Amino acid sequence: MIDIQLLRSSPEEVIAALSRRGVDRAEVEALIESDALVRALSGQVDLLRAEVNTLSRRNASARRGGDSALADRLGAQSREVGEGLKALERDAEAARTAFRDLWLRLPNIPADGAPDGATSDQNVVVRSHPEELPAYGSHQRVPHWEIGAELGILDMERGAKLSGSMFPMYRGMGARLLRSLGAFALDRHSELYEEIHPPTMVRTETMISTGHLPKFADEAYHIERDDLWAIPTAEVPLTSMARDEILEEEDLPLRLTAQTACFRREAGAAGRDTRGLLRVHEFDKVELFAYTTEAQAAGELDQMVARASSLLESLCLPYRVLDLCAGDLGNSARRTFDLEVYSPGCDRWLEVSSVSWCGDYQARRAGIRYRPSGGGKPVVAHTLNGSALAWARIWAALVETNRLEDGSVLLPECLGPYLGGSLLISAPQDRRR
RNA sequence: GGAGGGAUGGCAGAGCGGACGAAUGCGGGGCACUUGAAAUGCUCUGAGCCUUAGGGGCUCCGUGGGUUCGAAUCCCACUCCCUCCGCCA
Repeated sequence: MIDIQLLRSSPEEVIAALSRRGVDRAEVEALIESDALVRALSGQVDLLRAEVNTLSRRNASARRGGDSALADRLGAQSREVGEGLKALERDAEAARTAFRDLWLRLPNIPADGAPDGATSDQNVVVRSHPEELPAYGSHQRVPHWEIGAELGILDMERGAKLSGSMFPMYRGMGARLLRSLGAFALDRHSELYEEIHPPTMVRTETMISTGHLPKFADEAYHIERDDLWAIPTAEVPLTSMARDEILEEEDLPLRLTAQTACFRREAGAAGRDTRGLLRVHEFDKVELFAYTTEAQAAGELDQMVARASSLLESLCLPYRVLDLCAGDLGNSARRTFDLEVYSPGCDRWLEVSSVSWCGDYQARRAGIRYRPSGGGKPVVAHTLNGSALAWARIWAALVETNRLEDGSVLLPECLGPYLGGSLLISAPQDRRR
């Protein structure tokens, strides 16, 4: 949620800022109007309640003083005022609910630095590594789903049999590669970030905190019987770790990392980039997360991008960094950098990381504040999150990039300690099919 | 799943129909004493909303309902935590 004080004091600025991401002025004006109604009604409620409170206090002292006639009269009077109060309270409550719904749905304000633009075409490439793509041989121009089947390390058919299309199943060295990637990344982060293993099914409240609900309910899996949601990213449980808590400024930035399975319905994505691992319903991802002060946020954002980049460099994958334009930003983000890896087999840039600064938007929803070191009122914290990295697409890019002419795959050295000594995945000889 | 106990400020913990937004302790701030620190003493210290010149009003004692002139306190439902039993990786 955006700061309602800001909306009240500078409505035109908020309207202008949100129009950069395509929010209609009417949507903001509706919120302003709703806010005014809430305040008007709650003012009236306050007055009536004050009257009831006063009458009740006088009633009490009359009773203590033994004047029961006066007490009865005051009681009757108070009851009468109370009737009107009840009706008014219902109106006020309805207004509050309507207001909250509008407020929750209004997206975050883009950062000034975020480039202008309405769609992903206008995202800005800020950096490419290396600057030019290397030359690829024809043996590298084979899509990973073919390589996976050939080497027996990816079994999309079996995955579909168990759970439907877009649920991949990795096998043998394919499964081990996935496990290695997660361990490799967590080991790199754990000197600075506390490693967390959170639950992957969460309450509605938890999904609301990050902004995934109420607006994007169709994107998430929901277990009706227990009213739990399968997390689309570890950002969800990590954000809610400090929900309704007051942190100490000295403890900030508070950095967390977690690898979890991520579940996405990908509603409406049918047929688009859905082959192999390009877009799947379940994938593993290591997430970086931080609670910070406003002043710390920029540095933290840079650091997360640097960390994700550094992993890609260790994995020897060519990548580029995109500065998302205002119109392409996620609902909760003020600024986002996406990292894309080039994958020669399917000849595409694959989004493997998204690093976002959410300002105080999520923390306000979640009630996450910190007490300033110098004392004083608690301040709403800032949250940042970034993937480092999403493994399904990395798996695809690694297998395609590192395919040798004989069809085997030679993995980068950084994974050596995790792969049990062999960087080579060759065609199965005696493996059961 | 069954039985019982509990949920109160940053933390611990009292209160169990009206003088309670809430004792007390810890933690934190300020002041005094001190060369400084410690110890000690004094004092301040929950989160919000509305309104405001000062000030004032209102809400919040797990959540939601109810009873009452009046609810932290009584009733109902739910959630979570603890203990025991059952079941179970």
